[in-house]
Amino acid sequence: MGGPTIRDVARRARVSVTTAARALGGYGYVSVETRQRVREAAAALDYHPNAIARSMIKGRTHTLAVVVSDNANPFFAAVVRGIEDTVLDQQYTVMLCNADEDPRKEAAYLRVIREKRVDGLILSPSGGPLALLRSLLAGGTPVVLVDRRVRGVRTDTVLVDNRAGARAAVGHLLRLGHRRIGIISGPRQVFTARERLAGYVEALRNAGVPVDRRLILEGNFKADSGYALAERMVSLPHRPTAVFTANNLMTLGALLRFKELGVQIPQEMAVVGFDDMPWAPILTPPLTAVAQPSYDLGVAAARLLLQRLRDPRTPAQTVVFQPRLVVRESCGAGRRRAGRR
Amino acid sequence: MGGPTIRDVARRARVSVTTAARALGGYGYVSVETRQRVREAAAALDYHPNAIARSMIKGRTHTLAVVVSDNANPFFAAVVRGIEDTVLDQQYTVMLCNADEDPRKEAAYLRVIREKRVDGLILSPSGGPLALLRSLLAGGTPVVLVDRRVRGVRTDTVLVDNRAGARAAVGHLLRLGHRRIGIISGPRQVFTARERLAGYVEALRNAGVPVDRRLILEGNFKADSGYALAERMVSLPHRPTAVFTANNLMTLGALLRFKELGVQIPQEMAVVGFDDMPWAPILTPPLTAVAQPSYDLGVAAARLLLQRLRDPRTPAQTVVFQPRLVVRESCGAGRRRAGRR
DNA sequence: TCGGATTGAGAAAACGTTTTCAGGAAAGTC
DNA sequence: GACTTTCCTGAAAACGTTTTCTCAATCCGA
Repeated sequence: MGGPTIRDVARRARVSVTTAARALGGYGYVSVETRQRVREAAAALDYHPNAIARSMIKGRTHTLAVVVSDNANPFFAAVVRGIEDTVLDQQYTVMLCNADEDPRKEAAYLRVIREKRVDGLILSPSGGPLALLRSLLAGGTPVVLVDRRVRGVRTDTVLVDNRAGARAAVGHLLRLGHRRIGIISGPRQVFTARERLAGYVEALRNAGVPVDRRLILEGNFKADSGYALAERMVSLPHRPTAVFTANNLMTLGALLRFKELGVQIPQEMAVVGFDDMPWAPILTPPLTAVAQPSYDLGVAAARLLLQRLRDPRTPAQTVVFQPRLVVRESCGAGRRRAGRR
Repeated sequence: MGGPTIRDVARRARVSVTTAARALGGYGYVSVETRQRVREAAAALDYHPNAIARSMIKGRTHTLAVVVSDNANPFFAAVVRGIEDTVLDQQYTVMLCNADEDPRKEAAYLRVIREKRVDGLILSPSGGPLALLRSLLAGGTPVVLVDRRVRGVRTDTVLVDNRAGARAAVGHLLRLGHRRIGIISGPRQVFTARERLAGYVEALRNAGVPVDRRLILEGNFKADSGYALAERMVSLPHRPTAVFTANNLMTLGALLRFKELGVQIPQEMAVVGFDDMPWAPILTPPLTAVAQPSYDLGVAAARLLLQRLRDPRTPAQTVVFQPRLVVRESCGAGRRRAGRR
């Protein structure tokens, strides 16, 4: 079982374990010939140091945990990718956890994250109880929140200005003359869903348009609910002329249902989505959407974490990215160039 | 620093470390009151066992590594998700590695995977040198290959029948009467790219259509090359009437460029892509594509790995999934229902 | 009452590193 | 030539668990 240990290497090089460790670790004094001999022994045995044992004594695992709701959602996939890329330079490894917006799953993950003595955590919180998160922080594990905020815990946080994004989207519809504007919103317990809904309401209020609660449909941030609610939206008694879909997957579902039902976009229904996607420009008509810098969110979160790992006493920071409305033609706006890509 | 250890718990419960370990671990004989006392002490101290130390003596880390080229590619995102879901039941945790088709990056990852004494590995090999992979296997680490095969190593492997998929795609075009069919192919060193190209060639040969090398354009499996090569394709002296794009991202790029150039699909150019995507049915016209069971690939790979972890002597298996051609309208085939979803 | 299970608990070893302590040899300084 | 510094090496402790090994007390049947 278990490959060669440094003891085997030492024996083969006719040297003490200490010396072997020094030769391979490249610290302390070791004569040139000894180092050479040890290296050869290690190579001959195909020796690879045991990082577990090293972690044991060093107290660091060089592992970071990333907890998101679903890495198959392109948004989080990009965030994760940004984190991984950034963290790789510093030789950290990423443990990926999908919590599926389920507080129990999240809690289970936080527990093993703590037990495995991960060096740091990047978390997109589901909105469940905070006891474990607090305990983790109290235990000294650095935590960075990404995409979602949590009240009452002091941590680095990286956000997108979801309200501003939603305001821009709905404002765009208002400027084009729409007055009955529906929203396919996300689940109430999710921070970004609440914020986007708030932005939607703000935009209407600012324009003096009354908010009609019947036009607010709550989905689950997945394609199936976008699909179902799109149908609900068009079969409403006093059907809206425009809809704001609050995340990428629900936009997808809604567009599919609209197409199946033969709803003309933008003539019968204008559509603006939150989160721009690579396929948005190839639709007919091309989709107007709020673009978020998802990859950069990950990069920023990773940077904050790395900084805190270097110096644990840096005060908590919050970084807010501004989203950008990418106007295409799905709301009836005049034709434009496809925009930079 | 470092939270409470089992020694602290033992002290507080006025009991030996051994007994504390037994009480918390739930093995051996411990009286009911003692167990109770130890549990209370652990709770009071917010004690969480150190998995590193446990790994040290048990020789298992309960961590699996997943190496793919890019988890931001929806295909791999789904594979990874399938793996994670499957493996979670057995309390395994996933270490995610993006190798970017770069053998050096892959090698670096394999090294730390070995040093961290990961219990098993699911790898989508980049096609680089195999020394490290062999060494890992020789060291007793179970490995499952996913999506891509490697010659000369005995491992469990989970594949899609890429040739059959490509033959189906190109066969479809041929049946519709196309004779000049181009391919935007993937990088030669990648297994799936070679297989899909082979399937393309086979389909043409089977139909007695000569293979014109000028219609074979090699991309990099990313959107930018699809974009660039789409333009090359339409500006060819004797322009093809149809194109087979060999992966999801290149399809995306190509479709964008075709749209910008005003190339009518399918009238001026029929398009069939490899890898069906959720946005395929909402395009105009809806995209015909070869669907791969990406999530199930991950599930199957994870199952094979778990099985081997349970019993290391099970003979190596290869699981091959059949892809499925989803006919929509981008090749000019008659209109159909949007298909089940 | 004796002897073997059964139950409960602790001391010490083990896992594979790194770090601390310590000591000897060579080289430089006064 | 005595003393310090520099260079090289090794023994042992430490990290926090789990796993033997022991040992004592209680229980049970003969």
